[in-house]
Amino acid sequence: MLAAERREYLLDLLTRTGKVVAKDVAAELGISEDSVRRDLRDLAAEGLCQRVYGGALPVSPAVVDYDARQAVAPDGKRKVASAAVGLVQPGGSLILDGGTTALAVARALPKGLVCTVITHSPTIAAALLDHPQAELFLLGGRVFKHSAVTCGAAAVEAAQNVSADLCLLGVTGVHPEAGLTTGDAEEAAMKRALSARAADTYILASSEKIGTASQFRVLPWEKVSGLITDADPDDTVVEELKALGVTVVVAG
Amino acid sequence: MLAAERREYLLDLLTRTGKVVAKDVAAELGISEDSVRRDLRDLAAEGLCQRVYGGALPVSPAVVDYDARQAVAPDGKRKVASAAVGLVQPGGSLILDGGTTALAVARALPKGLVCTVITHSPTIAAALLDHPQAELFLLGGRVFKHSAVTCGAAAVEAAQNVSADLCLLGVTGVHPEAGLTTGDAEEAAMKRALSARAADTYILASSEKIGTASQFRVLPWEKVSGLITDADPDDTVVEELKALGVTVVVAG
DNA sequence: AAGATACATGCAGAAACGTGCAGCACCAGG
DNA sequence: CCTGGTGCTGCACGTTTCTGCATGTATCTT
Repeated sequence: MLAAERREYLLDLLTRTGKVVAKDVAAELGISEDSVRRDLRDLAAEGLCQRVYGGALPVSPAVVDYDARQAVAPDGKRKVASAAVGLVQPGGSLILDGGTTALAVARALPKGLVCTVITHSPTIAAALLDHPQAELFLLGGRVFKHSAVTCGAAAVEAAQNVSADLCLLGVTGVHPEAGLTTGDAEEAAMKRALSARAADTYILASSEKIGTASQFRVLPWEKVSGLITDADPDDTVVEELKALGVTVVVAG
Repeated sequence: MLAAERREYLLDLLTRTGKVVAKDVAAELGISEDSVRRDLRDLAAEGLCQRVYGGALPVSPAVVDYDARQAVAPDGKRKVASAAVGLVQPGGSLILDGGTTALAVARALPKGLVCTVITHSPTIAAALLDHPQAELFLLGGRVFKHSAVTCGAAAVEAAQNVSADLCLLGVTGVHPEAGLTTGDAEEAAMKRALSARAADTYILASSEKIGTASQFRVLPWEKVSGLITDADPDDTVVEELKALGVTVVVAG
């Protein structure tokens, strides 16, 4: 690995996860902590990061340019997103839903990760254009503007021709009894179609979704492999879900 | 191996893998590291790569393609775009190509215009999300990152299921003899497929494209209804085109 | 307050670098 | 056919840069 490449990696990690821990990076890249510290020191000297004890943080959010700020997802979604990214295997394939949480996942996906991403969201596709290693497949169909995804017969049909290891779905409601729900019937059907094409389906749900329900059922709990959330693991509703046998991936 | 050939190889490696390690390339090609370093130094001097200790990296990590072109000749493209919008009938249907000129068309489309837009570009689709009156249909397929559109068998097949009154195509070269050309064979095929599904096909070509030719032919002049350009109507090349019977729509 | 952890600094070996030089192929003109 | 010029390549040399380790210091945690 080139020195300059390493610095790129650090900056990327910084924007994706919001922090860098020197020790972890050293272990991950198989280099000494001294090198990581030296890099961080240099980056800090150029004003590209803020050095702190144990690693580094992004320069204060007020300094980054407008577009970048536009892009920062709420903290909860970012946590969920980075936990979700951990489920993606190098070389694997991923069906990625639309919506803001899924968009956070797309942004959190390491640029160097070799994988195939299948999506029905033009927004997600646009966000992944600068991921050179990600093969990208777009499911066509009538665009449902409210949530910026393709829906309807053509989209469902297109979905029948793909399959993947993993499907990450966003929903608007996560409830022990009502199951996983969303606000539109077409959208719910599309999510079901996507889920059916993957070996495993995980639900992306930032904490504010937990315990709420919307009008249309997407999937019953039996059909999902797990729930990824930043909610407190000791939360009453989360405990209920666990009691139902739902695998809960805690995003911290 | 020729020197120029070697440089091609380096640039290719750079876009494919995102980096070049001098030592590795030297070993792989059986030449000295000095030669590799010399090549990299030259390429860096031309702004084609960024020299770093141990090898080289792309100028600005992989994003150069689309974003950079975004800024080229915005004025000409805007003129072409607004002339193109004039061809769209209320209640009509439009097949819109990808690329920056087409993006300008999408942006220039009146928000209140009732119409159906069919596109194979996630970027265009994203830009039209805030047009409440525009019905939007996205053609799915493998996403070709360089130009941010879907291409290949699936995309062509999807195109077979739609039809429209008008097709607006962007190209990279407009030449009296070479015809309409673009830099990628897949893309050219996709453009042909789109054009075949519309009653009329117009070409979007800002002035800097006029008189140039790229590697792959999209369409011969007989298949297009007209050319929309901001180039001077008295320009030699434009006169030649008119002499060939091409309808030229002057934007400006 | 004490142990653990992270840090800066100096140092030495390794790797990469630039430069000058010589060998070689190729070409043009005599 | 020869000769001088030109451009590319690999090698040798001295220099610069990087990296990991050791040391002593600063900072955090309990």
